[in-house]
Amino acid sequence: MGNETLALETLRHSDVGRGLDEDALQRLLALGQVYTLQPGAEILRQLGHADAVYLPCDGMVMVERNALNGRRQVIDFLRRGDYLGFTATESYLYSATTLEPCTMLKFSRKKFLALCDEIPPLKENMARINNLVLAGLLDHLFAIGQKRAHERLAFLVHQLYLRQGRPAPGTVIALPMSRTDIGDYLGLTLETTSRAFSRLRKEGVISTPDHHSVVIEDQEQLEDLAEVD
Amino acid sequence: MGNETLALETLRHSDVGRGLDEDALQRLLALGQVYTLQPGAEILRQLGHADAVYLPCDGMVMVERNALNGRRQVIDFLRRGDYLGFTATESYLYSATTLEPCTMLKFSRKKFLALCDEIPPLKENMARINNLVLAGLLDHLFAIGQKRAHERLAFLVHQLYLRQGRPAPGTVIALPMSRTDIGDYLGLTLETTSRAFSRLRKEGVISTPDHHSVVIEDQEQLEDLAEVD
DNA sequence: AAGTCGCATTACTTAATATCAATGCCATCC
DNA sequence: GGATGGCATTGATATTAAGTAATGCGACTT
Repeated sequence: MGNETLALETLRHSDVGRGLDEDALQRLLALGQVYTLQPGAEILRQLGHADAVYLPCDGMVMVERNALNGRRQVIDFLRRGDYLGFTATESYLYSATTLEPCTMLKFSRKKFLALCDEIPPLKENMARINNLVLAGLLDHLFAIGQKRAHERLAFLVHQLYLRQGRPAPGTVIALPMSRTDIGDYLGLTLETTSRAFSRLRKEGVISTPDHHSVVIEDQEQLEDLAEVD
Repeated sequence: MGNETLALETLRHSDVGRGLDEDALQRLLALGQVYTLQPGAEILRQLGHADAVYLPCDGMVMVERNALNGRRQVIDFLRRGDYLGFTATESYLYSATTLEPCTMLKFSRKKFLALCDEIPPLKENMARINNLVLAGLLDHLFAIGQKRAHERLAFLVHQLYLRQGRPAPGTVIALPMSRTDIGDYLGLTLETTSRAFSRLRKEGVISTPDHHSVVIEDQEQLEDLAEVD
């Protein structure tokens, strides 16, 4: 699939493009720029000037927040259909890097916002997406604030499962990030994260064909542990 | 000050009413309903039908998320100028109760959204506020995920300080919530929370004239501990 | 094929937080 | 003014997670 086609299909099936007619989708696509990044590339930087917004079309993007003293909170792992960089302020609230080769659809923030004004359904979509992001953050906050290590990991695996569109049992879920990244997402050290993996494996909740894959072996148990209500 | 006047002043100085002309403010006020609630009253309930939005005009509101197993994450403590209940979905994402006698300005969600369409600056304000909420949640997530107990408490005290409009040194900051509430906000038990208070007191960062008040004694140290960048 | 490098896992030890149990401190009620 | 009840604080102990270090394991190198 060519990059342009990939981008169009991404738009079509993402929350951003939901319910837009073909004309609107084409105008959106024409406004954007498609390009591919190598693993570990920086997409945008916390506090940097927020002049662009992005839609990942392929590959996984890691969003994080860094403090001066070196502590880091990973905020999210983004895939196709997610979005990145929308902000009402003039600077980004977080940094984002690629975990794999990634194809991105990039828009000038100014032009994108202008198009939002021209296409009301697009503006509606953006408002709804903002709310979805907020809901996701509340889940994350609950997990970090109230759950134990192995439950937090179950939460992440369940999130990735949902983001992958609730694939059939036995489907391999990709984990392109490192154990340290997962730990920083869950508020744990990499060792505790690794022990949490071992525990979930031992209890038959998941299996890990390799370090960068996970398979859900017991959906019910996973959801009990991940319980988000 | 009468309730109507209080509500108008709240609108005028809040992010919701920012930059609106007098006519728009009056239309907004006319749409709303002002009333007072007793301490411990439920304003809205998680999963309940989201048919209203609220602006606290006086008193403190606690926002929380509850899980089936009894675990609870307190999400925020709201004051005058904050807002409550905005959601793109049909149900509330959290519950909210009063911690003190509270005066609330309540709007029908439907009518409020309709007015947003009529008054573009109001719609802009709502989009910006959504982003502020998101930024606040990221700070909270960082604090819970990466900070130690006494640093988390410093974070909360600093948040309350900011919300109170950065009052002069020595100003008493009200803590109408219980230690359990604070613990559930910070992802700590009430005992650990109490020990965090003791530690910050011993280190001269804060003093607590009584259980429901705190005074910042060393602003610099507090900000170092609360560091949000 | 052995060697190296970069994680991940595991074992062991230490530190932080949770849990359990008093004790203290007010405010309210007899 | 003493008793009661509801938090908050503090102390003692248990549990969990962090920190440190060793080992494992696979990918890539030479």
